[in-house]
Amino acid sequence: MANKRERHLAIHEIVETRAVQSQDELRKLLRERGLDVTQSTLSRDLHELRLARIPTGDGVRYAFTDAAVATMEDDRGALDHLLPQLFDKVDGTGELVVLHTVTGGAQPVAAAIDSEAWPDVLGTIAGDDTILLVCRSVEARGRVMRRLSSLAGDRG
Amino acid sequence: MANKRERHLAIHEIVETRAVQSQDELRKLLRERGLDVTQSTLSRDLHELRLARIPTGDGVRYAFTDAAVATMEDDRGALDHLLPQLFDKVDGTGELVVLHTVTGGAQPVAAAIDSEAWPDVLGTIAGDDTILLVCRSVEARGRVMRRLSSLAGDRG
DNA sequence: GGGCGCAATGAAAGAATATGCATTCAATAT
DNA sequence: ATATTGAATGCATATTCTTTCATTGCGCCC
Repeated sequence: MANKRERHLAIHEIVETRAVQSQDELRKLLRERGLDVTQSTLSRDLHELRLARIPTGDGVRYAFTDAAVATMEDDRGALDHLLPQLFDKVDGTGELVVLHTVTGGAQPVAAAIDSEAWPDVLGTIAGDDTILLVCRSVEARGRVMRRLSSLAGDRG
Repeated sequence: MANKRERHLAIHEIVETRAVQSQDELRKLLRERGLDVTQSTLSRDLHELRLARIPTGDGVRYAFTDAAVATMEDDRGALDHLLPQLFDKVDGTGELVVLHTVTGGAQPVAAAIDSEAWPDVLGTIAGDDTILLVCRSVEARGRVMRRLSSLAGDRG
């Protein structure tokens, strides 16, 4: 009843190094290491470890999914909270807006803008402290810049 | 036998907006949209779309996974394989195309486009789910967008 | 038109996974 | 020391998913 932790570690390791296709296969691999449990237990283990059976070009395999899960469950920060904190300055030309943020701020801000899906914005691409926004038109760019400035607290 | 593509699109959309917990549940949701197929078909669809049933804190749900995207990359960077799976929508202005993909899809798709070296495309910049393509001219942009739409299966 | 080949699909059989219930063990309370 | 509680687990079974096999609709070629 005791070595659950050890087993979880082993599962972690096994799944990272080979394409495990079923719980029974995993069971055999664990047995080679002296860890002998039933499939039921593995089903529970895999759930606890958030390992998923994902389809591949040929067959399936178990793998980690943290990123995907976390992303979907996260509440994105609202732009009007993020911008005032992270905003540095904004500028633009043609249909393009270049928005500067503090270091590390570009990704969350861009994500927030994306999630609001402004009709004037075709898309955003964010680096570390800079976001490029592609607008639908030059006029749209004007609107977007004004809106960003206003959300940020009228500075840039 | 015809609306497989439409169904795939719908599945994509449904799975991205709600926590689908089983193929039967998905089946019901699809039926509400007038798409009536058996669970067998959905099993195949989900595999083709590389959607996985991933465990969460409470229960399970179907979703895209980074790992699934990674797996697809192994299947060779062929654009005509990647795009139908990862494509979300495409838009453009001036000489710029903004291509949206599912989360995590931008990098592989951009790499595939790069590797095909289209003469109309000066270059690409990819974030996580958005790609900016800089085209040689406005006309070139039209051609590029049409080509992308067609490769993706005529949707966006 | 008729025969072929092939993708898409459903129904049912077959796998794989999840789970309800009982048991065991260890820690803790009485 | 004994009872109590709760986590970990196995067993049997329920649930869910995958696959096989047969069928159907379509396009192609002669």
